Amino acid sequence: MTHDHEHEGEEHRQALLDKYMTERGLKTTRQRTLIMETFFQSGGHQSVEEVWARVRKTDTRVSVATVYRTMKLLAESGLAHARDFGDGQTRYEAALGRHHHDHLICTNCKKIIEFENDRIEALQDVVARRHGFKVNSHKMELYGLCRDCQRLS
Amino acid sequence: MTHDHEHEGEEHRQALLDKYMTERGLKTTRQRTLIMETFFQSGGHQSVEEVWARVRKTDTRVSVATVYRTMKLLAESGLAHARDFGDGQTRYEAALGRHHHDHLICTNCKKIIEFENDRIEALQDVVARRHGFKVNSHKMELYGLCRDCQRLS
DNA sequence: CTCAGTGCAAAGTCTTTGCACGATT
DNA sequence: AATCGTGCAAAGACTTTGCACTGAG
Repeated sequence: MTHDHEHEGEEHRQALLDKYMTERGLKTTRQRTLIMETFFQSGGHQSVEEVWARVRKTDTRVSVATVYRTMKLLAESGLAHARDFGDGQTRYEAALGRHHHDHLICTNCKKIIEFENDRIEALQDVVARRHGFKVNSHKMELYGLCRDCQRLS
Repeated sequence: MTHDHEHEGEEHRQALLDKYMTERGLKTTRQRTLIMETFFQSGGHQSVEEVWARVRKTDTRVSVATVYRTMKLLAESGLAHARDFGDGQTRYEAALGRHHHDHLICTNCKKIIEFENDRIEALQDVVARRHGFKVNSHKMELYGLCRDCQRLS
């Protein structure tokens, strides 16, 4: 159930990014390259602080501000999704070569499990249509205890 | 499509609240009473600032800090739900006498429409079970354009 | 009378921004 | 050379908290 296509989009990603940046006259800098590589290599749902921490292992001089700016850029370009799991910080997730999915979040150990369910997506469309809505995106999060944490409590 | 049972729980609410407060030695103050009444009379998804603004029409001396503290109390007692629609502030919604529901959010005019869908809820349970999760709560938000805003754009 | 609640301002988080300097195109 | 990007620190937005005073039980 892992996403085998997670890596196949690497050149595609680079191409899209190049296009996006050229189109708006953005520049490829040492910092941006490092931040993006770090982010895409790590996977998961990363906060800016987390990305920054990893980036600093390679280059201490990069500032948080730049990480904030670069992650926002990735989100705007569509290469990453910004998520808010209610813990007070924005988390980013790689976007390309992945199906849309939602999240199961363990309120105890903070583990995040991803899942896809086409039938739910279909029903969402039905609901939206019923209300005359044109849905662009959605989020669905189920909060509870994962298997391991149920056992312990 | 309005919720007729929205008002029937008023004494029930008071009873629950009294119980909750007595149990933990909390005191009934002028401010708390005013804040709660204001909140429950207004309905919708209110931010602390909004509640505060309304409260101040009656009593200018109430501080935001107290509204923050009181809304948190309401959420902890189960009389209100804290929601985060990604606009950077927590919004509160009356909880009692209402079915669980989810939200359609217009990204243009910020209108929020509530809906219920039992089939989606059922499918969520299936997904959770499949992953060994015991779900306590969930949220689902569909973002897009409402009928009116589609027409205008 | 005692302990919880309140107001106020200060402090905390996370995030954005203004500005002078530095780097890319 | 012309712009865009970066670092830094300051500023913002929202929320919490320490403290002395007030008030409910």
